[in-house]
Amino acid sequence: MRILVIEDEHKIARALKRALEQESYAVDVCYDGTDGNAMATTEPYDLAIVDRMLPGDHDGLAIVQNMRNERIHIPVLFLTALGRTDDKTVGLDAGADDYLVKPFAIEELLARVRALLRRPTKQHNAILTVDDLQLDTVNYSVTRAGKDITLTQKEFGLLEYLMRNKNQTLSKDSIIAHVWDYDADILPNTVEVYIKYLRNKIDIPFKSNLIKTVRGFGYKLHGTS
Amino acid sequence: MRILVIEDEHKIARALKRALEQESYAVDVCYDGTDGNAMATTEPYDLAIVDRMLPGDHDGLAIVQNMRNERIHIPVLFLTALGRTDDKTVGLDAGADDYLVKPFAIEELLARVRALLRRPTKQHNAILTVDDLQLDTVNYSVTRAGKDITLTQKEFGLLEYLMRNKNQTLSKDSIIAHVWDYDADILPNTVEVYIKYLRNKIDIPFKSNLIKTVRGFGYKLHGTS
DNA sequence: GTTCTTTCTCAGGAAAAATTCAGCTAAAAC
DNA sequence: GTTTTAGCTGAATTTTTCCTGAGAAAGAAC
Repeated sequence: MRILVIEDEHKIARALKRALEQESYAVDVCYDGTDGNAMATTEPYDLAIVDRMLPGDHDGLAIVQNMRNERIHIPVLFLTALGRTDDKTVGLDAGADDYLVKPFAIEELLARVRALLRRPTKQHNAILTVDDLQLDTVNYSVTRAGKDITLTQKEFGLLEYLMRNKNQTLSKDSIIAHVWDYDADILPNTVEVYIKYLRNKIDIPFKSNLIKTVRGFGYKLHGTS
Repeated sequence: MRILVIEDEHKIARALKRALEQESYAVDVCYDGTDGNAMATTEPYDLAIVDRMLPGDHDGLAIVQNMRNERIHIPVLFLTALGRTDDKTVGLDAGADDYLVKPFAIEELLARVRALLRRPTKQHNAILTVDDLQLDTVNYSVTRAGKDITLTQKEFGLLEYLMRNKNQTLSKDSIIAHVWDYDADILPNTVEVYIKYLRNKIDIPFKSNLIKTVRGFGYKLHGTS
């Protein structure tokens, strides 16, 4: 899958590229609207992630309109700075397929990208499973041993990240980078606290610990299969 | 791969140059912002390591901003003295790709450099192997003869350094320089103690010694292949 | 407006890791 | 064979990491 990222904030662009490549997409990045417009209309991409506000003579809206005029109907995900709500309808009317407000968590963007790419092709697995623990990324529901578990948004995001990387030790830094907004200034201790919350809900009532502490390195969700 | 180092502390600059060259990068060093700015914007580098605070009329931030203005999009790694946390976001917002707080261990810097350079090219080996001993630098896990071994952070760092330089005799001084922070004030005896810890975990249970003492010179991890 | 929930920080303590110390062992030098 | 010196090791000390209860801040629900 080839993805085009048009984003003038280099830091975000780079973070997106890294995250998407880790999910084994092929990613091209460009930093202004003119280049972006050229690439979007000449190269065969499967999806585009486009900043709404761009320097140069083509802003995000114009790029999407151009693409649609050229009969390029790949999914487009708009990024936009926090702000006016009517932006959203304008963007979607112009032909974008989804909309994400900065700042956002990388995991949420990845989820939306998967959702957009899922449509014509086979269902990307929406349900994550580790032992008797299940997490449904579409319904946002979690069960263990058949019992429903209610999580808050952050707890859910953290668990999703752990489950997508089961049996891997994840440092607090990488947890922060994936679960929180890209510009959040979060203390490592906050991760510890959320791990505790998760343990209270998914481990302690079931008297078996999936979440392991790897002292000095981070945490690991350990499944036995 | 060509790397530019802009750092006014000569001691650090020299240590970086030596370490990077040992990893077979081509390294240029300059010691102030004005030179640095000129070199960064005229010579074709693959990566820049830039001190945040520099004498002269260009500090680290200004250099990165200049580079981005000139459409030079190579990865930039910022170095900064321990201090204000909001420095981090400022630096990253300015266009830096990574951030390292002094003092740091050379090995950590090398790891981050590899990560930054990994993006378009081949994946740098994530798993190091010496005989039946394996170390996974992504998962932070170690096994010997298929058995899991739990190491502390320092033990892990030491073993990684030994494995990256297998069959080479490494002096205690160079071990200290690579595994500890560059200005750490560590006794040679501390290295001896950690070698003992490692031996207790990776040699003694397996009744075969990979770690050899080279009396008068240092230690060597000896693999038979 | 009040209450409840969620997010995040803080401070204290327990446990583990990092480092040093001092006595010991064994190889090398004389 | 003795002396010297580098390296080994058990234990003490210092530092760091992690866990936890409590609570502030902000927002959603009533």
